[in-house]
Amino acid sequence: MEEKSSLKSLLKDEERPYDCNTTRNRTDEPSMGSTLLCLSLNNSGQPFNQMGILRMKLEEAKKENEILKAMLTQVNEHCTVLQNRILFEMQQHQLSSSPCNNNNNHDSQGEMQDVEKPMLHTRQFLNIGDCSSSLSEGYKENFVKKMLGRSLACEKNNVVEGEMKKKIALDEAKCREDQASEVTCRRAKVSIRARSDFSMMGDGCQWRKYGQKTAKGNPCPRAYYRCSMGTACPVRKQVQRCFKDETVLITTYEGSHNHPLPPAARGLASSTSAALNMFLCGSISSSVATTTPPNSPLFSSSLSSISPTALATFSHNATCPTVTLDLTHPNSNNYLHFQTHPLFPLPLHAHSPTLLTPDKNLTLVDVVSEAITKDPSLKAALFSAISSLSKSNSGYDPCSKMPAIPPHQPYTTELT
DNA sequence: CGTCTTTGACCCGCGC
DNA sequence: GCGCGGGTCAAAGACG
Repeated sequence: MEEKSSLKSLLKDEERPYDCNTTRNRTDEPSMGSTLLCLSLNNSGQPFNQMGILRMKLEEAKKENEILKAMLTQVNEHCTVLQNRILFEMQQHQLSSSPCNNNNNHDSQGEMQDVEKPMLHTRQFLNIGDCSSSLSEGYKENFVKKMLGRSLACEKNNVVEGEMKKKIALDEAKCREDQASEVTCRRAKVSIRARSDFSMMGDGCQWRKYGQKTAKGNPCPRAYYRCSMGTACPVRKQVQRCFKDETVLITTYEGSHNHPLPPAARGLASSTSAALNMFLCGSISSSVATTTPPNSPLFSSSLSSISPTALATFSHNATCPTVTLDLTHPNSNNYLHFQTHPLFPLPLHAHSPTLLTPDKNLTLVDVVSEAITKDPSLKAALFSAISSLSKSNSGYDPCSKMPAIPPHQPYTTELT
């Protein structure tokens, strides 16, 4: 009897917060566990046992876990957005002090203010960039405006991200469909040259090798990797040693991740995408691109005049625009050598290289991020290169024409 | 047994 | 149309 009464009192306490109806009201979407619980309550008419309580607690814990996950995601997004906001402001500051800052700039800046805060995924921009190089100016502007508007609306109405992505995907599909008659969409690439004794650099992502080929003119085989972090992630990378200097490892990234990246990969992704965005903003709508002979760089800028150590090359051939970041030049900041370091195990591989600078141990992610976002000479060089590119492109001025797109880099960080 | 790498075959775009 | 070269596929083997 005593046992029964104590159990009853226990259930009395437990019953209230975990009442079947309450649970249903809370979630609007009863889980399997709560459904089972309801059945056991209703059918037997008996107070549920401790198993039921535990089940409910488990359900609650799951829900709480989901909420926490969502919160973490949101915090990550905001953090990245803020980082990119800073980067964008710095870029704006440089633009305002550059010669290309003219009256036309007002339009884009005004437009920017209108759409100031929307969280636009870089992938969207990259995808815009991917196809926009072959799209008509009017359509691109409409598309970008539409995207910005939708982002804003989504934020205001708290529309779920999935829905947003669906709409974007539809728009992108339409974009491609409408322009299919013009030219095929190009895919932008980011190529990184760095010294390494190892066959692959640790960049925070997980890669699956799917092919290897010996390219003509280079006895060193080129390895093809596919991102294996997300299901059907379209990102690919090619890894090849430089023929002229076998200590130099050339890693080329292509495509956009369709999944969240680990923190270790975000820095690099953010930096490379920022560089590429800058490039695409300058090369977008370039009519020269389609007339440029393949493999002949439309633009190649040695930045050594600005900084003897930083080198960024922009090429825009018939197949795809490519940004090459050369980190092989001897310099206290940019000269890199790899070394296995047991204290810095990278997620990619047990023997993934760690970049060592004189001062501290850094991953490639850190170094590239620093190289682009923190090294003023490199950043200035990038802008100088873009300005030159834009000027050489039929007088196209990225400062005036391109809708000021902040290099927002939220959750779906991209490599290219 | 599942995952990853290797490697030859195949596909496709491009130049001639 | 043909050949070449780059990129991808997929079967087989290796590995933990």
